[in-house]
Amino acid sequence: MAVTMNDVARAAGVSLKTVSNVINNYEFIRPATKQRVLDAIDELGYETNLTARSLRSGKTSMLGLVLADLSIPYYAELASDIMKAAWARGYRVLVEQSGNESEHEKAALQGQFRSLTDGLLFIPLALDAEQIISAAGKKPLVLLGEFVQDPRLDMVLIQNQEAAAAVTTHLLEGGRRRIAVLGAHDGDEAGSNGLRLRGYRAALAAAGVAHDPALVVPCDWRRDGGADATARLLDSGVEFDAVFGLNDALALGALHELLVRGRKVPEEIAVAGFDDIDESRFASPSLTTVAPGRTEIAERAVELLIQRIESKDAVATVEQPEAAFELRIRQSAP
Amino acid sequence: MAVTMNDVARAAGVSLKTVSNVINNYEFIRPATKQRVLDAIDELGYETNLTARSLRSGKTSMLGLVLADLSIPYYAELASDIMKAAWARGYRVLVEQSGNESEHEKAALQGQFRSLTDGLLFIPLALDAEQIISAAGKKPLVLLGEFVQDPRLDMVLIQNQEAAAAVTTHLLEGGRRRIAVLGAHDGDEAGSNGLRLRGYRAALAAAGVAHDPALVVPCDWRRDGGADATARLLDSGVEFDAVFGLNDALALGALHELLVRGRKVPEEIAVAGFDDIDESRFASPSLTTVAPGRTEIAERAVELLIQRIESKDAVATVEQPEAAFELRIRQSAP
DNA sequence: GGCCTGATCTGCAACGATGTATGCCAACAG
DNA sequence: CTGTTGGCATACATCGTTGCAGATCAGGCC
Repeated sequence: MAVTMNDVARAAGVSLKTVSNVINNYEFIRPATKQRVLDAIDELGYETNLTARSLRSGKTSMLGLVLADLSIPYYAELASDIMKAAWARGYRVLVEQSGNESEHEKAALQGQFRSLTDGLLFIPLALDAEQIISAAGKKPLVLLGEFVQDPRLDMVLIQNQEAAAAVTTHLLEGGRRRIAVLGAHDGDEAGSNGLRLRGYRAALAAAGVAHDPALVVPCDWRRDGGADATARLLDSGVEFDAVFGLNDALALGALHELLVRGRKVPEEIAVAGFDDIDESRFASPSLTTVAPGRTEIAERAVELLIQRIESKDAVATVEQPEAAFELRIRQSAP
Repeated sequence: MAVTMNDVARAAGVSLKTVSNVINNYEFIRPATKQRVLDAIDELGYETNLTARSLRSGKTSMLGLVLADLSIPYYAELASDIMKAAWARGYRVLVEQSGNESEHEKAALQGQFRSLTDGLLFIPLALDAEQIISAAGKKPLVLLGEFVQDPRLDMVLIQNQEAAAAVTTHLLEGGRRRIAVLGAHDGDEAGSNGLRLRGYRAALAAAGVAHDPALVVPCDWRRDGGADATARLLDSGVEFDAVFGLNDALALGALHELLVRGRKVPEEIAVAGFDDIDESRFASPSLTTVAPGRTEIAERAVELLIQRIESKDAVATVEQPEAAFELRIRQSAP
């Protein structure tokens, strides 16, 4: 059926191994021989069978990427960047959607899927560090998204706390004093939610503004979560003059709900988010948010994972690089 | 290093082939033997080496998906649906981003990448039918997105023309008479742009409204394309009371630009799109658009491709199923 | 008892590539 | 003229799995 090296070898009148050598750029091959082989490859339309190569070499040149769902813009954009970074380094990416369910996440960590990849990029949402460590195999693993934080695991960090503080400070400087937070429970300490909440509270404290737990509204990190939470907040009668969505989806949902209810943004209520997804630039009004350094995150994560894959020495100290953030001030909170 | 069938066989005291038989659910195995093998698998933590299986069986159980970029919401959402559909049928999806460049698209069709997949789902943007046919190998191929249409190729169609006509008719019924179209040249005949434009013109004709070429503005199918085109339109002084973006990104970009310029939507100018991406529901005002049946498209495409992969008979008549659309009337054009 | 049938299990070869070891030959030194 | 070196090519084993073709054995039947 398919053309194999053997066919090429026969056509070129050389041994199979010589064809292999040509393909792998082995140094000592007579130009004439090489040309003959290349011609034969061209003529027969030979293509390397990557499956066979993988079996022989033990490497697949594929990275696994486990995330909740590509329909979530931040993940889609991150996935896009990750794929570009991986591609540039000669790796492909096999995406697996966990749907934010621990069973799926566990399956992705352990499952057969893994034997197809040389290593895994994982954005955990449902599993905690213990579970990840016990479920993970021996293959390289780099975490993203920091719902999980643990000194034993390689991961790429973002400046959740500092960035959230920067957003909050910006809102405070705009004269806002009653800043609602969407997407956390008031007690949250860990994970992106906890860290961002902590940044928020730190900024309030620094400005000498009292923290009101009633302004912290837990909800799903999705557009409708943000919309619902905002609706509840409005209905509850709690006063607020700004909304900080712990991610852009929440902020955009909030923005939508506020406008539907006839509130003026930013005049009455300012809105800010976190993630700087593309959509936020084109919202109306455009959304003030934090760019967490998505491209840098993708680059670092891919680089770190590939380094782990390609380095021989099994024992390496854990690395946790941190990406730089940037505040993007737009219309929703000028 | 890794545990192989051989290790399991030794541990269970059976032949390697029996282990293989157990794993593949071969019928005639004594329950006791089966149990012993399963226990050994469990104990040793054996996992099938999918690479070896692929080499032996000639199947990878992976589908390739070639699209421009995951950061484009419609593609991300479609990819998500495709992955779910494929997953449900025991296939994984390997995504390749073409960046809308013909070289990349060609490479994806021909490249080594292909040897990793059993078949390809392809959303062509740069290549035409001729190029696709000549570049494609022998592996099953199903097209999506219909920038290309050709009776020789399997593809999943959407009702571009009918849906665009429905949108236009809706705008006309809302009393609009000067409907600008973003994302096409007035002469376009083929592709999504041409078909949608044709639907637009058909609806105008049916309502007895004259077509003004000045209202048709070509631009990139992206948010900033829509924003720029709208800006140009406004600056040119051409009168219009509605904007039909040939996809949602264009419409959202237009919406943004209109609001920035202080135009009231929908009072002064109505806006409608095409795709029904998630974002459109939460835009402010929410966007009237057409849902092209994304989930159905994904399901059909995956099903068709897998059918091609698994059917023995090479010669099958070309199939071009068509997904049903639905008009979603929201605030931007009530 | 010998033969047949069907359940159960086994061994060998093969998928297509690459690593290792080695062979061959020309050129060159002694 | 022989021995050595180094460029170039080859044969063979191997990666982990599955298809194919048996081998083995118990029970049923004449």
